[in-house]
Amino acid sequence: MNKHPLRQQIEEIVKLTDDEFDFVLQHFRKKSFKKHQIILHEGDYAQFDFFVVKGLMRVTKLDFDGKEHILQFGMENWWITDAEAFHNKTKSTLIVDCLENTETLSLSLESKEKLSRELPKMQTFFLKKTTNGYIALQKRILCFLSSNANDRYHNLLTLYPGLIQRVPKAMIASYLGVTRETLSRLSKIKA
Amino acid sequence: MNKHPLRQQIEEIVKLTDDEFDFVLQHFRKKSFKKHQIILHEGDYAQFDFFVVKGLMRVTKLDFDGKEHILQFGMENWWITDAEAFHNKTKSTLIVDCLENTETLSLSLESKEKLSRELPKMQTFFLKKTTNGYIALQKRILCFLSSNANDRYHNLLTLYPGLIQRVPKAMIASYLGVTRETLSRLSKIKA
DNA sequence: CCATTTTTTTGACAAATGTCCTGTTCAGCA
DNA sequence: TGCTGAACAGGACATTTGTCAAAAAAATGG
Repeated sequence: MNKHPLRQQIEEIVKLTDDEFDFVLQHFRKKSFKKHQIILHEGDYAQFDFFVVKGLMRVTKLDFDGKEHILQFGMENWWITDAEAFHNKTKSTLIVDCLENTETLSLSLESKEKLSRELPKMQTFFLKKTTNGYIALQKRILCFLSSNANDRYHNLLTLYPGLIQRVPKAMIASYLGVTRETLSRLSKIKA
Repeated sequence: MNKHPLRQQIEEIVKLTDDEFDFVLQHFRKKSFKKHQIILHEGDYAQFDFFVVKGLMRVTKLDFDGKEHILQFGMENWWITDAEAFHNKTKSTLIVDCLENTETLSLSLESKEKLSRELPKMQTFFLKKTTNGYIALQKRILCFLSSNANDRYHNLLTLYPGLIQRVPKAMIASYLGVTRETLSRLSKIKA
């Protein structure tokens, strides 16, 4: 009997009874999307934080020049949204779309706050997840500070070995902050 | 009658009674450090998260080549520590030291968790602060993805206008991920 | 105030990366 | 089946940034 992936993630941090998890799950709504579908447009309000059950999404920033920069991928068990727009109820400056058909559980800010209030364990969970996310971003920044494109690429390979098979290299390049031409050259030059 | 800077920061997010703030403050310990003093060495456990009352600290990563990369500055009202080592009780991979004589309020992980448990408002505060920190790091990453050294520099100037007066430019360069020579050349080439 | 150290700037050159372009392969689709 | 566009590799050259060396400027300590 397999536990729900969301429950599994929560219980890595706080334990829940069956009733408690039912209560938690009531605050989510299932949403499915198709490949290429845009979930959040620039300028829209970010109504939901998405827990990815199956599939692959990404968060993109559109440049002044129209270039797109990938801030984040979201595979299974990742949370994905425009964090600033979602938490501050402001219009999104980012775009969220699907690279594959994707099933999610969506959580509104109101539901998140209600959950945090009525089941304090869940606030503990959100705090721990956010802290871990903060630490992960610090590491990514450190990577920008201390590594060249080649090292950043190989760091990414070991960090998310599954990603490269599911995502075009041009997007990997975008996530790494280099052009696809540069990434293409790295692949062969050096292991 | 001026409020305590820590209270002021907390009350931007959750309101506290005088008694509650007294209770909060009991969990902190005043610690003062001198310029150049190292607060957290690589390999040490990060016992505390520091709220900077007065002064200036920084968090540094030491390279394999011995080069240092500045991950974060911490001025007045900032929180500073090795987040990963602090929250996971692991040995620090970063160094925290003082660029000026600095007064802090230190909070241990045990105190932070006790406070979160006994005064849920404080957990709400910590969650909001961490979320804001996460958003700030996302923006810094976006800056690395989409901007060259010159734009990153001017972005930093507008973001923390006070910083440049208090910190040698070589350290600003380190924070931006460029050499001091490159930064020096930018300053004049372009506004 | 001077002496010393730290910080900043500058130049010449090397290395990394970006830009523009072409050609090839391959998957998806009419 | 053949067409089309996406993905990828590669060349030629421009631009940005790094490296090393040295001088100039500013800060610090006695």
